[in-house]
Amino acid sequence: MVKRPTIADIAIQAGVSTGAVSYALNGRPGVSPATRDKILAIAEEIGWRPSLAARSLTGARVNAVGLIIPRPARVLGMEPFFMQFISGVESVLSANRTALLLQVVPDHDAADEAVRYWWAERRIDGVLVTDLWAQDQRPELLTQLGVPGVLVGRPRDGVDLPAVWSDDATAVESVVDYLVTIGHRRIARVAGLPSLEHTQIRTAAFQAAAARHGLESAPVISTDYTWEEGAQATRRLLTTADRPTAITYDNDLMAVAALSVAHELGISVPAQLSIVAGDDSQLCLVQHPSITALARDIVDYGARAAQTMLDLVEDGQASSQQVPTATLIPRASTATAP
Amino acid sequence: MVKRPTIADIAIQAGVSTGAVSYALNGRPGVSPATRDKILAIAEEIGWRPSLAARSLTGARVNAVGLIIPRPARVLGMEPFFMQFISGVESVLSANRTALLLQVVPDHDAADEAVRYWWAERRIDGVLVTDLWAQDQRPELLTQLGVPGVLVGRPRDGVDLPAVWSDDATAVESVVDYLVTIGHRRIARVAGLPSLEHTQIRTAAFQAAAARHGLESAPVISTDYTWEEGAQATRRLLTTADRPTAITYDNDLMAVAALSVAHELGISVPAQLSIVAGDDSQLCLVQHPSITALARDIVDYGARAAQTMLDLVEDGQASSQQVPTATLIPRASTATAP
DNA sequence: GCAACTTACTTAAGCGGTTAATTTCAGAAG
DNA sequence: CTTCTGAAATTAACCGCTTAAGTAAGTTGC
Repeated sequence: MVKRPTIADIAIQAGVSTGAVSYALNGRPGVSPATRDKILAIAEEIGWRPSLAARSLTGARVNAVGLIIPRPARVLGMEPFFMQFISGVESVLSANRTALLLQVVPDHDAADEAVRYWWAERRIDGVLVTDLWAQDQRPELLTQLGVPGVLVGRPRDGVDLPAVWSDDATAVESVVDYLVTIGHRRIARVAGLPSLEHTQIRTAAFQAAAARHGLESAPVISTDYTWEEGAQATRRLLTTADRPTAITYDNDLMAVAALSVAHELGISVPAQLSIVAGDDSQLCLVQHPSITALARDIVDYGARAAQTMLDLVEDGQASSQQVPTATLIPRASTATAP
Repeated sequence: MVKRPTIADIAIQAGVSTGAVSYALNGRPGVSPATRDKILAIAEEIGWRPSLAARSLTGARVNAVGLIIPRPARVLGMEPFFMQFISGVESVLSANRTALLLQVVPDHDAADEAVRYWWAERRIDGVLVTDLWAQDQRPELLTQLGVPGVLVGRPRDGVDLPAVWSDDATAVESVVDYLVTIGHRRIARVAGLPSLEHTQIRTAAFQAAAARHGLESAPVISTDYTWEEGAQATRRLLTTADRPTAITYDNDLMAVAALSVAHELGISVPAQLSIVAGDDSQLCLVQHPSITALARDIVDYGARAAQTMLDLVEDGQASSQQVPTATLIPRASTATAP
């Protein structure tokens, strides 16, 4: 085991006190240029790196942010969203020498607990809060504990945490408008986890748009985002008397599953049924027919959230921002209503 | 900002010294049962949690392990592998109150640099090394720095790091054997990144199996795992004079892309072309036809790697282990050769 | 020529724990 | 009634770094 160098080692070699070394390494006044250069040179030479522990003990930042993902392990695997989001977060964090602490937890309570621990142990400077659900206590918890947090989702009334969000309502509306324009009057929505805030926002927007257009029917079925539930919901919708002529899904995987179910039931897409995916990925492109989808730049979304987090930690405040609204990319899975 | 409690606060309330508190909280001898209970009760009551920084300053573990993923951000999004692997890793780590530090880096040098930094800053107790490539210096680097590391891949000669690996060679052989059994004599392989060690192992196994069976042709094309390159490779293979009657892919996404290309070229699957995916996921199931795939439990793979890491950190040593070999799940995309 | 600054350092306390060494004290042994 | 023992607790140094306060020079101004 190699003993790692400390500022004391540098001090001895440079023939100065550790205090002087500290000043020099931190670019603070109090040392002559000559001494500073000498100290920096020695530090470089012996490969000195600051001890995070020692620094944070004196109250400094720990240069780490937490990301807690409250979803069961198996579900996560097929969600392109998170991996892309994380990639985006990482691109900003690593450029700022900040680590990402990841925790995948099965439920809400575990998520709260994780925040508490990390903060109490001073492991993180702040947390990114994703997958906000309706009665989510995390914003209040963070405020109460004094943990800097960035909400990935709509800003909350009553809590002073910056949010980075996308206007899902408008996006959903644009899908309904599009489908209505090409003649659909019976449109269904297969939603994601009903407890999630953005699911509720989308469902509300969907129903409002449906009402505005005076649609014949606009059923909504909730799922857990998996292929199985997506397929099951589709089967239910397609075996009703007045089956919908168009169905929108809250992610891409379920839309792909829908293609499969339609095929199985002998319903041709897009001639008899139009399908729209709520997230875009290579998955949608690869299908036959390729799937019309709501596309947004998720990597960028993650990057913005991370940047907001850094600003918040740096300045003690940061402003909320909205990322560009998802745009509909029409492909082969949608056509005029039969 | 709430000031967090320290052992000094507990000491005052309990009317003892901080030393006694430390002994009590760590379950070490030197305090009477009565005092110990009192201290524990107070600690619980005021919500005390140890300061990671203070502890690690005295040389203790930091209860964190690093995972560095050397892949470009965009490629990661569609790789179900990593998210599942991470889920598995997390399931073990979080049960042991250990954090996962994640870093996604674009290239090999950045990966080395990340390890150096994390270790120098004492941010981690060890690292999980995935995506080993041929001339990978990381095993040597870890040994040299004295960083506990677990190789996710074949054990390396000359370095004393435990490895958790799957027998890809046998898995690939089983695919070739299967295809030969159902009559195929021209089998192609669309490989992943050629620099990765497991890609090379698989390619070697593929070629060895092809030779053993005396196949007419067994071309190999390398890709970067993306849909685009998978499609392109497929197109090249299918437009040659003696086009293969079966193609195996190094992941699932490319196999799905292949389905698309075959369709486009008017080649029917499985009648004229059999397709096998090298990883299994819901993707394969959802296709038409569903895709024959090599399946393995990736979540479990991650869990084992994490457990090995914990053992290594705990005991200073851990033994290498092999995870169950992937098994072929025949589905509708493979059939007897035309 | 001397007070008043600057500059370039050093000193030492403190962050929140751990732990070797020391002290205190009740009870057992002689 | 000593002496010894061991349990229970305290003390204080230490981990690596930061930083307020102190000091010893050199510089400036009048």
